[in-house]
Amino acid sequence: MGDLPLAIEGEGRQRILAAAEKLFSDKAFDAVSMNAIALQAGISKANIYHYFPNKDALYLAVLRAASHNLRTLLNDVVNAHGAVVEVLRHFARCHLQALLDRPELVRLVWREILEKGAPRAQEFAEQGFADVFSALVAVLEAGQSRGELRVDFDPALVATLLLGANVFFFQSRDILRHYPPITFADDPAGYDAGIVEILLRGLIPESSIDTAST
Amino acid sequence: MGDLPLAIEGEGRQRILAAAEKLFSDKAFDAVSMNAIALQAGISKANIYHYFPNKDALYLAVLRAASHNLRTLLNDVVNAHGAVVEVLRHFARCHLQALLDRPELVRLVWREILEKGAPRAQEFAEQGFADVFSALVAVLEAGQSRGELRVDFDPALVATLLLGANVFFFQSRDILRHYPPITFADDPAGYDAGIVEILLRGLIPESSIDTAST
DNA sequence: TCAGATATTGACCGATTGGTCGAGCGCTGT
DNA sequence: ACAGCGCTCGACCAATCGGTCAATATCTGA
Repeated sequence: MGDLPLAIEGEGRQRILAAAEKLFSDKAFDAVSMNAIALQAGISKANIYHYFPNKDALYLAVLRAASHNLRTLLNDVVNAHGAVVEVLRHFARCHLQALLDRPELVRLVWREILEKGAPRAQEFAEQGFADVFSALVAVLEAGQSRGELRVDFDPALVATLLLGANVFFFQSRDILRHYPPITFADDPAGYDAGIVEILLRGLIPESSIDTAST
Repeated sequence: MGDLPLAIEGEGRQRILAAAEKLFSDKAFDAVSMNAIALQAGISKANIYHYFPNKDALYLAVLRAASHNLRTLLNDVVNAHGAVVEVLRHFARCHLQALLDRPELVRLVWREILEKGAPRAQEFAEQGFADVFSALVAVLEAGQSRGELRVDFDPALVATLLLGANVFFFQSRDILRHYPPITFADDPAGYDAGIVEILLRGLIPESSIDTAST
């Protein structure tokens, strides 16, 4: 058995995974045939079954790898320090940039989440979500305890709002580009800058107004 | 030819469309077989081809109907008057409620938007988006010109933020429910109330602070 | 050099796919 | 009663699906 040939042995696997990832990110599970994957990978269909027992296992492996990559990719975003306000700005910008840098991974994982009929690995696909979410909540809570942010709002709600804004931007970018009044479709940094600015004006304690609540 | 049998004539069509809508909203295009649609509709597969020339045409018809229904459903939301702040609150709440009331339609249209590989009717699916978006932008602009809202923000950006928050909530509701810190997963009204509140505190001109910008 | 894994392949399998066809069904006007 | 017509169906088609298998090519260690 090889001690380090693992790196070379995995070359065939990796090629298949890459091809499958590309195809699965564009089209749904049933819309991607094993033949198409083999063709994309430049190998024979039967060869795929040497590395993976069946289509589901291959899809799961692709999803696992994508989720892992996306997870580490997003985890790097969280590493920031300084004033909470600056951390938020950095977080929003890097998070959206991470999504835009690896659109295949995001689409892959997100499609799995949206699929209601066949929950192949939903709880698995949710992992990447959990990390970045809890990290963002932690940042907000730290800001609250430090007095840099108001305390009368739900951190989880704001985290959802910010993450949702980025995910929504990522998803509907092509649509947004068609609308005349939208100028930020191709300026993700500007988009996030504007969004964070709007959020902060409502989150910073100095702005103590007494608007009627619900 | 029938003069009013049109209502009865469409019964077969309608049954097929309903069955197809249900299945297409849960699973992707290729994951839904004509046989399954026929089974769901309680008719024979061959009968479908009496009403629709092929699967694509049926899918297109389903998408057309869904988009139309969703469009009118969302258009009712816009009809509000009074202070811009109140209109926004009402808009957010009703918009999210509309999404949650007809999850099949939303999932159907949104899946078509996300599909990159086979743009069957993307520009068609975008229609429902255009209306509600421009309506929301109009509301915000009106608020700006009336002096009820700040003028130093992009209405289109805020509209994207608000719509994105609702769509994101709709999409990832099941995920959000799994996280302990989240208490609003089953309280869409509370969610929107909180979000609008956060947004308003930053949009209302009275809160004129001078935070350093980008 | 040669045995034994490991990779890789084309040919093949049963099942299912989207789609067709012709024969009946039931209704309506005459 | 009968002709016509919209409607419905089972049977069938070629193509493709996921998956198997035996044969071969390639590589490795001794």
